[in-house]
Amino acid sequence: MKNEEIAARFNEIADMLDILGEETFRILSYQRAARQLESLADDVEELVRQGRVDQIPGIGAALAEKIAEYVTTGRIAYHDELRAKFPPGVLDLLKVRGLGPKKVKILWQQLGITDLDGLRTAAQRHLLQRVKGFGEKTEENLLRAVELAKEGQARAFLVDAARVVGSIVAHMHATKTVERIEAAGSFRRMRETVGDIDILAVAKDRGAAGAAFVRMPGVVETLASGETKVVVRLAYTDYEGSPRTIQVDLRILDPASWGAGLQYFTGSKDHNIRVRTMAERRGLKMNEYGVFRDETRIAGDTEESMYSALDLAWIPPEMREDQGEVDLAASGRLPTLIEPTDIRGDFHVHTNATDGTEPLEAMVEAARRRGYAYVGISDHSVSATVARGMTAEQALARRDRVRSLNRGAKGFTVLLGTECDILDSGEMDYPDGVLKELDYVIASVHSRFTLPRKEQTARLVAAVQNPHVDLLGHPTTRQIGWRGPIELDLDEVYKACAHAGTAVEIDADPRRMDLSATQARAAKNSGCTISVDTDSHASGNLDWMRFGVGTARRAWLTADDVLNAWTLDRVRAFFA
DNA sequence: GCCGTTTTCGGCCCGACTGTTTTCAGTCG
Repeated sequence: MKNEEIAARFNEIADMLDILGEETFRILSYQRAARQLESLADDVEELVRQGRVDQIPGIGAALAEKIAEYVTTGRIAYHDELRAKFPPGVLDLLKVRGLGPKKVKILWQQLGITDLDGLRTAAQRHLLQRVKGFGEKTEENLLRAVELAKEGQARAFLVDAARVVGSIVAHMHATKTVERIEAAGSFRRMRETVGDIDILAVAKDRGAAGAAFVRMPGVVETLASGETKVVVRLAYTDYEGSPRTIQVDLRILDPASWGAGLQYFTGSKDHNIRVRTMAERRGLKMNEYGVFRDETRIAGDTEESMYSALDLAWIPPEMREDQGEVDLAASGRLPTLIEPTDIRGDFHVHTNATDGTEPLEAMVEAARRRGYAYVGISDHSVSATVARGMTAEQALARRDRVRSLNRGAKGFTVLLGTECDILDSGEMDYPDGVLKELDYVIASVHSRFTLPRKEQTARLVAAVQNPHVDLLGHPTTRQIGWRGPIELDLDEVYKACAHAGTAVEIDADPRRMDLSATQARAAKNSGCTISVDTDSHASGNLDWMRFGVGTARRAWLTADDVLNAWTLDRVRAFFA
């Protein structure tokens, strides 16, 4: 899909126009269009073919034309034109905290600074202070910020953000400085990665709460500290053990504005614009303090009151992306999203027979303790050599072990499956005679990631059409921050899956989250059943289910759309 | 740039905070 490529170009155009001092609203239009493209479930190329690009909210004639231009020629002339005016590296300066378009323009045109290294050198030599608007403090701050920008400011995995949020909430409660505290922002919307963490709190003594916040263990820098807003950078260790930092904003609210603040700071930006526009049409004013008719606050203490003041049903945070959810809320047609408690099992679980760390019995017991009705064991097949894949004989030899586990257990069932490699041309790594002896089969790509789009698509379509294959594992194989998705016509794959009765997976491994929410929504729209699995390699990984369900909710899935929310009988019928 | 059941022109969100000012611009979200 070219959606993201075009979005990246629109964002770059916006940055360049910003530095050139163009009109703000024109810049905002490019940024809004970019966000729309990023969260669009449809393939923009397809929309161009159908002549429907300008139906995307925020995209009018001019941007539609640029999108069509990119789809047909692979370039946007306007983008090239602007690029020619900028030395490479200038746009990187915008990524430095504290530098916006105005200051970047000054640095570039008055001091000839065109990249991060140049900025660092100039700051070290105290050249910046010679320019109006730059002082000693700014120079110091920029020196620190430039290092962060060079590191590339990776977004946090959702699972790590959850742990950080947990520790902040616990710390603030322990200091007894807050009466109420909750995380908002993209974390609450369950985005797969989180850029910063927004914490909202109610406190009688705001100063005390702010002081407790900046004294939190792990705070490496205080970026702002005011009456209602305190910002810090916090060190943490990610789930793979690497040290990282993340910005955390604390906002202190009045109880009367709690719901308004929660609504406002949960976002998304485009969702809020949509809702606020509705309010304006009704002669109401909506902001982070409430909904107001003239000077009178008519809503604000709860989020429900904010939506209901506009005759809207409360919208789950995961849906707030301006993808049509406001219209559904207005007409009372919001879907009943799947809940974590709807999940009855997990089909993607590894053991120490291949690359997991714990024996089959331990993984089964961990799943049972979670209250599941069933668990599927899916170790690697023989060709997955790095994962110490099992031979067909080894895979089948475990049937007795599983039978004896099932004999003793009431109300809990172990299914014996496989995560079977998809070989070069779409054939499976085990012979059909072996696959049919197993309860179910996940087909996954673990090799030949660089095949051309056409061949890769044909390979996956062939695999999902195999009558023994029940589930397509981590369909795009992307790993966030490491490896992009394979080249693939996903729509073709969804169609094949829907037709063959093969489910597609949301793999909740924090690095994978594959399918993504937008992809899973497209898969559902193509008629696919979705399975939300953890790809666990240790019993603790089973906790990732919560985040897979978050992505499923962002994809607007209901319990009926999700294979592992079904009863065992219905699952068995699907696998049969 | 986009958008329209008050408008095809004239709107489009704005408050908090910092740093450098000498009354406020720039950045951020």
